[in-house]
Amino acid sequence: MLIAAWTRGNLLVRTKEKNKERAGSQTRGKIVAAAQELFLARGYESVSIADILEKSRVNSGSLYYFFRAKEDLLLAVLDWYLDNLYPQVIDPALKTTSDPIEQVFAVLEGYRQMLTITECQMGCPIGNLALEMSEKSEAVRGKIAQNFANWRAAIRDMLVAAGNRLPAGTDCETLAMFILTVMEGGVMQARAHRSLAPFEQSIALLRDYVNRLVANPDATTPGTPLGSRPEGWWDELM
Amino acid sequence: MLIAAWTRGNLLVRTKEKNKERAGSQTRGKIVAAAQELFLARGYESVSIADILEKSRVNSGSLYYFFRAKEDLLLAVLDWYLDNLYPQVIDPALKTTSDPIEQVFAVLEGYRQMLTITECQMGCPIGNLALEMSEKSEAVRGKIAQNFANWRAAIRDMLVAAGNRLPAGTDCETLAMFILTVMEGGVMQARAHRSLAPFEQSIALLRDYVNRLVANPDATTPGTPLGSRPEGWWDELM
DNA sequence: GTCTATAGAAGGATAGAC
DNA sequence: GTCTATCCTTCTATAGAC
Repeated sequence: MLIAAWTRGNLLVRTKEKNKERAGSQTRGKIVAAAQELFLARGYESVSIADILEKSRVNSGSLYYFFRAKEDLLLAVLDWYLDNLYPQVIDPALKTTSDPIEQVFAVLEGYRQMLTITECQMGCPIGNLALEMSEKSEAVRGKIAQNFANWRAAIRDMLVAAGNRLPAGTDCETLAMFILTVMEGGVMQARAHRSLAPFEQSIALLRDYVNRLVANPDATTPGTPLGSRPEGWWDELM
Repeated sequence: MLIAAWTRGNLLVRTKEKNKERAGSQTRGKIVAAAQELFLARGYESVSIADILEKSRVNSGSLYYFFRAKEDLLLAVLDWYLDNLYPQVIDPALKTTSDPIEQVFAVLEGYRQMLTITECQMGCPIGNLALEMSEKSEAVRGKIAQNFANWRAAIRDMLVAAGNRLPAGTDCETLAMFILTVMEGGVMQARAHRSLAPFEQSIALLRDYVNRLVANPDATTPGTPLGSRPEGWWDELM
């Protein structure tokens, strides 16, 4: 469902567009949709403007009417992901179960399906761009960080809802960040090995960890500041 | 130390070169060294042949004498990483302590230093290329998988050495894969946020997990096949 | 807002002398 | 093995008519 919506288009965002263009014009949306699919499949640098024009069936002049440069188009795609996190990733997971911990794993299950459907060729579109683009543009890096921050916040809310089952003093934001870590690292290895196994095993061990937290809420282990967090690094969210 | 050696050059590999070129020629090595540094800093697509020629102070003709195409040069860089995993990443960690579990964390500490020195602009050179290149070339993807497999095997050996402290039946290869997952996911977020915190916290929670495994070696948690693993996906190594 | 045509730079790769 | 010169393609972006 995740993937289907991601690759099918951008119906949702079109109705939300804040621009002053007349509502009837679908050109901008078609361009963003094409760029989003191509960047997801092949990254940023190896997708050319010509590729985007061909896929969206739009002419060069129109593209540069809406976007000053290729990078602005990428920013628009990242905004699209920002707008679609809840409708396409979080809300479907919330609906599968009322157990907040199971909701977290339902989100991860969505990524597993994405890997399955694409035969491990597409994983997380943001993680993709994070490594390719972080050094090249501050604006892009900022929007990627914001995407991560929103994802983390959504997972954090689920963990907070499960808070009484976790060890007292657990920092849910940090644990959410760790879950994103495992998801991204698992996707990376799944793609490199063209196998679901690294992803599935990573999630299995993550679940073992969560199970151990729930089973032993009073245990503390030496030198592990589960409840502490250096302030300030996730400022992009606020 | 990790980083210093990575960015300084490739003294080691030059002496190992299997090619038939006369030993005195440093040209091939200079090209690989330049390419390795540039790919690490900026990825593959956004580094041009001209960039590599300028940095290595070599002429176009020489580069194409040694490498048929840009992709062959990338394969040579990936071979360089394969050759340098132990001398530059594993051996230094083995020397820091005799406790195998601490050796694992010493490896991760090396990556933390890399992030520190580069102000979170460079992380794992392989993870970098894994997401950018997995879909573009089977040859490249295979060598990236091999790099992951060797890293995993080295960590697995440490875990095997600590085996009696881990839950009976723990699959050390899977746990090693999970450690790579956490490392890569942590590096990704550190770069996206330009902050060490996501990496450090990811490692802190990983340590909490390992501590819980060691503290509760008899506990099993439902539905988590810590000791099982689908066979076959890491075949690249064998 | 959309179209065609094209500028102008940068890209990977090759030729052929030495 | 190394050099210079350059081919040809592809790329991002713009011009200007409609």
